[in-house]
Amino acid sequence: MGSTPQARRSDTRERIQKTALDLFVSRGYEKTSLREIAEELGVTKAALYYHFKTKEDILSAISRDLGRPVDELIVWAEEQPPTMETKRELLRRYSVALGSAMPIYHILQENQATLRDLAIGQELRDRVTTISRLMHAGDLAFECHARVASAVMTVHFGAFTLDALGGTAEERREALLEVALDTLAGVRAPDPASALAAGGN
Amino acid sequence: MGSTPQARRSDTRERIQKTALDLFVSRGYEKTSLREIAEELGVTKAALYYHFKTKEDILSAISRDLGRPVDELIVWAEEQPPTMETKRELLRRYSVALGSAMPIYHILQENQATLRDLAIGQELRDRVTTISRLMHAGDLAFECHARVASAVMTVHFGAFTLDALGGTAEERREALLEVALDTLAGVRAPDPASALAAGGN
Amino acid sequence: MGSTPQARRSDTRERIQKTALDLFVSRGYEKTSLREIAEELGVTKAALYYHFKTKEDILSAISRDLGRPVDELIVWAEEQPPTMETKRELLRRYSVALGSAMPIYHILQENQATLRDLAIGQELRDRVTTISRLMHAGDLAFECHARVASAVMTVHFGAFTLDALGGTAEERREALLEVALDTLAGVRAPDPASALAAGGN
Amino acid sequence: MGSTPQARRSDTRERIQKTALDLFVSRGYEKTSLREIAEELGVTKAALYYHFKTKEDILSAISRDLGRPVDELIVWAEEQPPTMETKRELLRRYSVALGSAMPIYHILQENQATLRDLAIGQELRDRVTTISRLMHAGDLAFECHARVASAVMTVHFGAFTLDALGGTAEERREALLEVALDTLAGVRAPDPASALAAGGN
DNA sequence: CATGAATGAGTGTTCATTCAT
DNA sequence: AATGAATGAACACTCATTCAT
Repeated sequence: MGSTPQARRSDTRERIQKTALDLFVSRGYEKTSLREIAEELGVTKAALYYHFKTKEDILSAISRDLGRPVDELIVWAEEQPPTMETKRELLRRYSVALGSAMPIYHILQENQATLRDLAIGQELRDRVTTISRLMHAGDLAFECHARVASAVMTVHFGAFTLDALGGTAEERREALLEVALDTLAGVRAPDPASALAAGGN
Repeated sequence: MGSTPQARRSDTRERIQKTALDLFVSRGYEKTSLREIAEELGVTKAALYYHFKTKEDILSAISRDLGRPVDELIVWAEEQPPTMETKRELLRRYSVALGSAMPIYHILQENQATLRDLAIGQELRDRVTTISRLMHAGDLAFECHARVASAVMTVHFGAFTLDALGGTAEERREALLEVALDTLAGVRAPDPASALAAGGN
Repeated sequence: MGSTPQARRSDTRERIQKTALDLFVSRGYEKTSLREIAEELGVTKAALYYHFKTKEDILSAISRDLGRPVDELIVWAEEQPPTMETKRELLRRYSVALGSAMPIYHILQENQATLRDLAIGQELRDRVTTISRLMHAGDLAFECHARVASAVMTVHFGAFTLDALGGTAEERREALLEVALDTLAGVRAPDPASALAAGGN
Repeated sequence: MGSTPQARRSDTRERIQKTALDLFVSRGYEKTSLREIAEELGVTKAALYYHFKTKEDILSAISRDLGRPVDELIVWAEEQPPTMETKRELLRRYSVALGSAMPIYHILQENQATLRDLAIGQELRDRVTTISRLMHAGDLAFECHARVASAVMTVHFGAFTLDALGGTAEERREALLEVALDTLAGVRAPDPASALAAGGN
C-alpha cells in the first residue's frame, strides 16, 4: 500500500497532459503557450518536447485518452441494427460517455476556429459527426431528421453549456436525456429494409 | 448638394467591416491578422487604425450592426409578460433573428476561448444569456427548465451547425423551430405571480 | 551638394543588405542570426521583417544586386556563336565580372550545404552552371572538356581562394586568367557545324 | 580464443562514424543533428556521447581515418627535395589520395563557414594548405605561382565538383591530372639553392 | 554499454500596435 | 484619409549537451 510500487520512472508525461488539459480548458488551446504549461509544471519548454512531438501532439494524446469511451460507443453502435431502440440506447450511452469525455469536447467546442486546420481537430469533429450519422441512419422524413438533430444537440451541447441550469451535473444530464428521448419518441420508425441498407454504410 | 449630402466621405470603414467579417467567419478571429484584412482590402494596416481603435473594435462594430435584430428582440421581450405564449413567440422571433445575425454568433461560437477575456466576447455572450434568461423566466420545475433549454439549444445551435441536414436554410429553420415549439409544449405554465417577480430580474 | 537630395526616405533596406552581406561573408549564412544583423544595425528583428519576407529573401536581394554583371554576361554569351574565340572572351569577361560579384560566390562557396535546399542556392548554382555549360558547348573530345574545366576552375576558384598568392587582387586575376587562357589554347576547335547545333541549345 | 580476440566489444563507434559521414556528406555538418544520427542508427543521443565527447569529435575521428593517405603523402613530400619532379609526383599522388579522402574534403568544401571556428576545420584546411605550400615551395616567379595554383586547383576542385564532365571518376581524375601536369610544365624550375631554403620552412 | 529525462540558449517568424509625416 | 517605418513581446520549435541510473 502507498507509494506506487513498480512505476515512478517519471510521471512527467502524464503531468504534462493533465496540466495542458486544465489550461486548454480554462484559457483555450491557442492562448495557452507551451511556456505557460512548462512554467506551471516547473520544467522547461524543451522538456515538453522530450515527451511530445508538437503542441498538437499533446492535445492528441489527451483526446485519445479521454475520447476512448465515445470511441468504444461508436464501435458498439456500428454493430447494432439501426432501429429506433438502438438509437435510444445510443443516445443514453452517449449522454453517459460525454460525462467523462466532456473536457475535450469542451475544448473542441470553444476552439473550433483554431482546430479547423489541425489534424486533431478533424479527429475530434469526426467523433461527433459519426455519432450524429448513426443517429440519423435510415430512411427518415425530413421532419424526423430535425427531431433527431434536436435530441442529439440537447444531449451534446447540454453537456457543456448548461452549468446555469442548476442541480448537479448528473441531475442535469438525466433531465436533458429525458427531454431528448421524448423528442426522439416523435420519430416514425424508418422502413427496416432501407434502414439496413443505409445502416451498412 | 447632390444625392448623398453628408456621407460618401469614404466607404472604407464599411469595407473594412465587411472584409473583416468574412475573414473572421472563414478563418477565425485570432487567426485573422490585421495584415490579412489590410492586404485583402488593398490598404495598409495603419489605415485600419485610422478607422478603428483596435482589432477588437472592428469586431465590436460588426457585432453592433449585425446584432441589432436580436437586441431589438430583447427589448421587445422584456416588455412582455412572461407567459408561455410570450416564450413561444420569443422562440419564433429568435429563430428568425438568428437568420441575419448568424455570422456573429458563428464567430462567437467558434472563437469562445479567444473571446473569453475580450469585452466584446462578454457582450456577445450576454445577448445569448439574456434570451435564455427570458425563456427560463418564471417558477418552473427543474424538468421544465430542461425542456426550455432543449428548445433554445435546438433553435440556437441548429442555426449554425446543421448544414448537413439537407434542405434549404429556411426549411431547416422551420423544421427545427417546429420541434423546439413541440418540446416547449411540454412545459407546465409557471405561476404568473412568481413569474412576474423572476422576469423582473 | 552633400546630403543626398531626393532620397532619404529611409535607406534601411540597403543598410540591412550591406550589413547582412558582411556578416554572411564573415560568419556564414546559417551562423548569422537575424538578431545579430538587427543588433549590428541598431534596429529590432521585426524591422528586418518589414523590409524582407524571410532571411532567405535578404540573401536573394543581395544576390540579385551583386549577380547582375554575371547575369548580363550570360545574356551576352548566349547570343554569340560557340567558337573558341567566344569562349576566350567569355572567360576574360567572367574573370572581370567575378571581381564585383565575388562576395555572393564566396557565400555560395562556403555555405553550399546550407544553401542546398534553398531556392536562392539553386539560383546561385545555376549561374555557375550556365557559365560552365557555355564554356563546354560544342562537340569536344573528353580531354578537351578537361582542359576547359581546368580553365574555368582556375578563374572561378582562383577568385576567392587565393589570397595567399601575394600581389594585388587585380594582379592575381590577370595572372590566373593568363594561365587559364593558356590551358584553353590546347583545346582543338570543335567542328563548327556540330558546334552550332549544340550551341543552339 | 577465436578469430577476433580482444576486439568486437561493439562496433558501435565505427557505425556512428559511418552513419555520421553519410549524413554530413548528404545533408551538411550543421544541418545534421545528433538526433538524426542516433535515430538512423537506432540508438539514443546519449549513446553517441558515450563514444564521442562532442559532435565535432565525431567529425575529427572521421577526418583522422579518411585523411590518413593525405597525411602520409605530406610526410613523404616533406622529405623530398623541392624539385619540379617532386612536385609533379606530389600532384600525381595527391590526385590519387583524394580519391579515398574525398568525402572529408567534400565536407570541408561545403561547410567551410560552419567549420571556420572549429578546431577540426583548421586541421582540415591545414592539410590542403600544406599540400599547396609544398607545391609552391621555392623561388618562383609570380606567374609561375599562378600556374602552380591552377594545377593544384584543377586536381583539388576537380575531384568533387565535376560529376557532370562525364566518364568514370577514374577517367576524370586521369584527364584532369594530365591537364594539371601540362600546366605545371610551363613552370620554370626554381633556383635549387633558394629552393632548399624556402622548402625547409 | 547505454538510456531516459531534462536543460539553457537559441532560431526564424508573426502579431497588434504606434507615430511622424 | 492614409502611409511607411518601426517596435516589443510573444510563439512554436530545435539543438548540443549533461547526468543519474
